[in-house]
Amino acid sequence: MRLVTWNINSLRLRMDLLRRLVQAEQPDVVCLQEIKVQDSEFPMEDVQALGFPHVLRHGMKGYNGVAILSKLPFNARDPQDWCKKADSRHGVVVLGGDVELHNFYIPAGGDIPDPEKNVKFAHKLQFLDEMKDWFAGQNKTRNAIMVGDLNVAPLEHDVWSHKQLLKIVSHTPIEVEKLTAMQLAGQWQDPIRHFTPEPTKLYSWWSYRSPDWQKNDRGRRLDHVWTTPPMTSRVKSAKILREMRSWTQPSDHVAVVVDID
DNA sequence: ATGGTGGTCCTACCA
Repeated sequence: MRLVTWNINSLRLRMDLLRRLVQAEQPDVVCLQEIKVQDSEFPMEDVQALGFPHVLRHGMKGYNGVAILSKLPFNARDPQDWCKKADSRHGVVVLGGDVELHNFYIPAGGDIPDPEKNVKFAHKLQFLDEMKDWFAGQNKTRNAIMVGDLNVAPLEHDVWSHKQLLKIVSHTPIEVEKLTAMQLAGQWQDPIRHFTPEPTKLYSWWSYRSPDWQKNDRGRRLDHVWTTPPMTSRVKSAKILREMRSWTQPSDHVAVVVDID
């Protein structure tokens, strides 16, 4: 099974890029974040014409929103209502009867890394705490996959400069600590880093604001694929599609692709 | 210390 995760930053604007990605990679399952479309406006016919008869979407007007597109049938589960906001940041399905697949869009958290001064940062920290509590209560021997834009680059070599980003939201110690606590609570493993260990730099996002992104390469790895132990050994390959950042009118994120037996 | 770009939807807000 080939699984792709991509923060598409508007599904309707980038339908052609999704088509290009699907033609190039032939995925069986595509998890999207920031689709920015409410369910009543979701381009269902276009998506199904790409070869995905099974579609889960949780959208809202203008912001956020996640979708799971699949060639395989699945059973949709009710997503959690994180932080008591119905803001379309989580979708979950069960594939093949026993593989739980979570698709997350964790809050970005604003610019100021202080929960007292910035409610968006407080929201992000609370979201991570609630995820930790939720996954701590889950069966660790289950087959599960978590993908998405987690909006945290946890490792030193997940950012272009560890030292220069310590006070930048997405790489501050408090976020890394909470993300890692959630990862441990759910026994989530990071197969992307099994295939490409540190100190090799790995990024999945480059800001729109750095014009010379290829030359300066000031990226961050915000997009992740995590697996529970029984799934990790089944992950056969992993790659990050850096070249997508050079496509015409790109998302600021590129896709992450894994092949799972 | 600052401003840089791009998304939605129509006025700012979010990334």
